Amino acid sequence: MAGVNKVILVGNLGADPEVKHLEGDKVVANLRLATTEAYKDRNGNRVENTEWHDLELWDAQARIAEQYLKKGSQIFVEGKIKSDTWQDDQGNNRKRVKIRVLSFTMLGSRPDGQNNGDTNPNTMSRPTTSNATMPANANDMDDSDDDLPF
Amino acid sequence: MAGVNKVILVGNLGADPEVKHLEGDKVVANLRLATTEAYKDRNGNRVENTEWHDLELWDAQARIAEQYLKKGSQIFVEGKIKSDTWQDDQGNNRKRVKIRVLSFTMLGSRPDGQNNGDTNPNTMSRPTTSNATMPANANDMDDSDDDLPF
Amino acid sequence: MAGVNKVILVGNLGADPEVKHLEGDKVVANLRLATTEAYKDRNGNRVENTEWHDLELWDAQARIAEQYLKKGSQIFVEGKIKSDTWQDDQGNNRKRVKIRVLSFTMLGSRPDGQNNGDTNPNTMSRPTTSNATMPANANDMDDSDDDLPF
Amino acid sequence: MAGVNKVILVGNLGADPEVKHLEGDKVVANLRLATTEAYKDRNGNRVENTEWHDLELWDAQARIAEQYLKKGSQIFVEGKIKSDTWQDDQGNNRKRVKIRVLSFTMLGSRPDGQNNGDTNPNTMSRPTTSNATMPANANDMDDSDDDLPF
DNA sequence: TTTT
DNA sequence: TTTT
Repeated sequence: MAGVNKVILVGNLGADPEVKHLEGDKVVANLRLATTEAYKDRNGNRVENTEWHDLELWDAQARIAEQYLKKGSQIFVEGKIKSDTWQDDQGNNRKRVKIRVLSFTMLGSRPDGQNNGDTNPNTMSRPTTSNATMPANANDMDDSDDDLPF
Repeated sequence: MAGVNKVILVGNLGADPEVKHLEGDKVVANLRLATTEAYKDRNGNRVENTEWHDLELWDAQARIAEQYLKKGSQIFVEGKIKSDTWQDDQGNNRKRVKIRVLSFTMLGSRPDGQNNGDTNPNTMSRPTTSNATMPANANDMDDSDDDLPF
Repeated sequence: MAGVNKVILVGNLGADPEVKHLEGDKVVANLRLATTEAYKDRNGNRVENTEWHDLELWDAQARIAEQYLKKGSQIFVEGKIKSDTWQDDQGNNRKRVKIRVLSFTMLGSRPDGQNNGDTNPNTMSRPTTSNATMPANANDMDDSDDDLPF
Repeated sequence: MAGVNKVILVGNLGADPEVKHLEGDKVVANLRLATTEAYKDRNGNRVENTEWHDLELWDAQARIAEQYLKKGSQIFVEGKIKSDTWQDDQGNNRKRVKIRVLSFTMLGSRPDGQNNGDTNPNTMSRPTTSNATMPANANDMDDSDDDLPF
């Protein structure tokens, strides 16, 4: 019935993606994403608040994540809230919430791209190569009718 | 690159959809949507502000709009900003902005569905019949992997 | 940093709001919201999927919810994901996710359902009485109550 | 009523902000933001599509933009669509759409691009000085300046 | 566990 | 006019 369930996040990965290749060409990637907000408390002191999100990506999205994302990567995410519910050993109802990612975009590429002198593999500073960015936006495939004569 | 261009609207149609059936099974629908916000001005008086949006829908979305929407319908819209630019007769650069709708959802259905005694065809109070709602949400087709064994 | 944590929902309340009036004029309301999506599975059968969300509203928003919302109400919600973490009796880390509502808007249903005596077919005739809608769109001005002892 | 009018953008500035300081401590900044999407056309060729947006920021947001943003800056923007309508010299109705920015966040790019002297391989080496980011996330507290003579 |  |  007329439902909308949409999540929009911008944050950094707390760890490299965890990727599982399943039977039948299925791939699932799990990411930990931190979104941090800063504000002043009532005493005017700056306070930081970090929320950690469990992201789940499937198939094409998972493969792109595996190839291009790593600990520290900054991404824009669009997805939906999705929960698993089950009973634990004591028979208690349990619930776990994750974000099912529908599309994501790598952020933080240097505007000038060229020489950043970065030779260290552990830094996040890689620009999002163009063929990475393209599929990352892959959910807008229906644009082909944009070139109608109107 | 890494671009995001997203518009989310909730409002009411100012007129019935204008639908054109084109060659090659193409269909385009144009809608006028009003979003109204209310706030208090500096004197504490309530002020209403209405913004009118030009929406454009193609193909499947256009057909659903044609079939189920009418003047007054309340909808949730997700889309993107899209502008046309051209030169007018005087050689001035002109620009027109519209919202390319990617998905929409009909609102205002009664949760309990049951008879509301409404027999007037021109009122907006129609519930969104279930087969209308389904295609209106049609952009989430990739959910079929939801039923994996995890 | 540079974080964004945004949730947008449209759904119906599964129960009347639970409201607690606390010391110091603080008010908190908890809502259960269902967002339902429908899609066709691989066999072409229509499947419905309902996700339940725990919403938390404070102060002005909570008061409006208490006054105008009830089981079945359809609302548009904007908020953010917010989790509590703790250790349970067995020393296991536990986490509970809720949606902290920053603003909400009542959608095209009569707040109380009952006959509104509307006999004018052409009116946009809508519900959510005007003084309800106005504060319902008010933005939450501060996050300072985030540090309440809950 | 019950309106929602929300725009979310991620893109790069096409030019430095244009800032005007007005009487009464009012400040307005105008930005040109490009959002680029890439997709494959029906022949499998990669196509890029850039949309240009006119952003308008007031007061606190405008001051932050003036201080920290420049041509090429990548930002996340949340705002609403706002149009001006008028009659031109020929008496034709004209309309111009812009995005009224309610909040923005600087994304992972060095504000000034050039040498940041970062020699530490493990840092995300990033810019957007902390006091810039903080206020940049501040919400615009009032719409009352909407009725300025512009 | 990220980031600034 | 940005970015990749």
